[in-house]
Amino acid sequence: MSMSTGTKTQRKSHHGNARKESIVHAAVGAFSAHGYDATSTREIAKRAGIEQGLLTYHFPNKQALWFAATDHIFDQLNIHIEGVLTELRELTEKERARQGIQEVVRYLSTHPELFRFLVDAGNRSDEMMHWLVDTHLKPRFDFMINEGVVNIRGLNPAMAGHAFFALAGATSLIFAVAPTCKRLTGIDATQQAAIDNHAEFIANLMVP
Amino acid sequence: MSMSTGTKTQRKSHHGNARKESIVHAAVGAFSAHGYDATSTREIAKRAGIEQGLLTYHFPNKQALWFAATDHIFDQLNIHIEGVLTELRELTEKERARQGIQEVVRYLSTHPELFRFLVDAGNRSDEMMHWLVDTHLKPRFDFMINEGVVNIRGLNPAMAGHAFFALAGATSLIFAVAPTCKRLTGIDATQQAAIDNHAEFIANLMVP
DNA sequence: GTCTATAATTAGATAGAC
DNA sequence: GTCTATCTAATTATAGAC
Repeated sequence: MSMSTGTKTQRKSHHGNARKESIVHAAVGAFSAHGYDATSTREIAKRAGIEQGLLTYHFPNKQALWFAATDHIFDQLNIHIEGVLTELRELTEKERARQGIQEVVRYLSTHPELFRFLVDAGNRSDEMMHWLVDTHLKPRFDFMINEGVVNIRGLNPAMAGHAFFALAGATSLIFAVAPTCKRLTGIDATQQAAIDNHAEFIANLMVP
Repeated sequence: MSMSTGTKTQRKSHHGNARKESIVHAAVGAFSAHGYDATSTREIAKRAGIEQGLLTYHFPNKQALWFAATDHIFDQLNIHIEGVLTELRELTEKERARQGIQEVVRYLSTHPELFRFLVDAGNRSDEMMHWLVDTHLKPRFDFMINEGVVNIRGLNPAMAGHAFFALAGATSLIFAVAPTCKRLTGIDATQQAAIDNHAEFIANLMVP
């Protein structure tokens, strides 16, 4: 069954707006690297190869840039997950959980911005955090409860929230602080071998 | 056996310097809430109840404030862990690992700044990240390899780095984004019941 | 030791030329 | 659409009175 999430939250346009898309891409990179407050609109403009004054033609203000960037990264995630679910449809429940988790680990390894946006906005108590939860996290969380890891481990449903954040943190931290991981352990978390090792480790942890 | 880490990295002074300590405390709170780049020295001064100009009398610049804040939170962690190890000395290896993990989860639940400092500095590639790894993370990581979870699960030593970041992420994320967790799941990660649930969940995950 | 004042830089947003 | 120029406010660091 398809998820209740989809690409319908997408604000960005259909076709022909390459400039706007390049700005969103630049905003994702900058917000991911420095967080919302520490990112300047001038850096976003520089990454997009334009002047700062042009940003306000395409987006009314800095916060609108963040909403568009967040929409984009979660829309891409949802598209990926729907594809994975289709591929794994024929497997047993346990194998689907194991391979689904490994596939998500691999995706998050190349998209550390998802974790960084979550941590950056997750401790705020303002409109940005509320919107992030209601629009993007809630559908993902509800989906995990209905089809995900909880069934497999025979988990008490009251513990689903603990499983969600444990899985998200266990999966993503190593990729979000890859330079630190390299210096601390010698593991280069950007290399495919390390990614596969982490995917297998997390799958063994969650679905033994 | 005691760890190789201790309180010897402590830069802050011995006695009678209450003002300096209150500034460090304020810096921990501010850097934890907003990250290094997005924290203003004026906010730190305000939290400490002093004027901004006074900061440079006690610390030469903003970065020195961050080093002092980081020293402080890791020194406190190390003190706590040494105490826990002493308490658990008589237990079997497996029980010591289980209860040690639960005790660290409880500590991190009330000290989310450790995770936030790690994520905030962890993706930099500058002096701050290098110093954080060499001074504070490396001793903790080496200790975990020698006495920690790796032995218990019969883990391939090459996977120790994966276990370290998986454990750190699984443990800390829920507390670092507590407002998001509350809105998403209804779980108030600041309440003792939720903290104990998470501690037990993580212990079951890592030492089944 | 603590404060006030300020210098030099950078921030987000806006106005207007083309 | 895109750029240049600028406004107001906030930033870190410093100088100097007390």
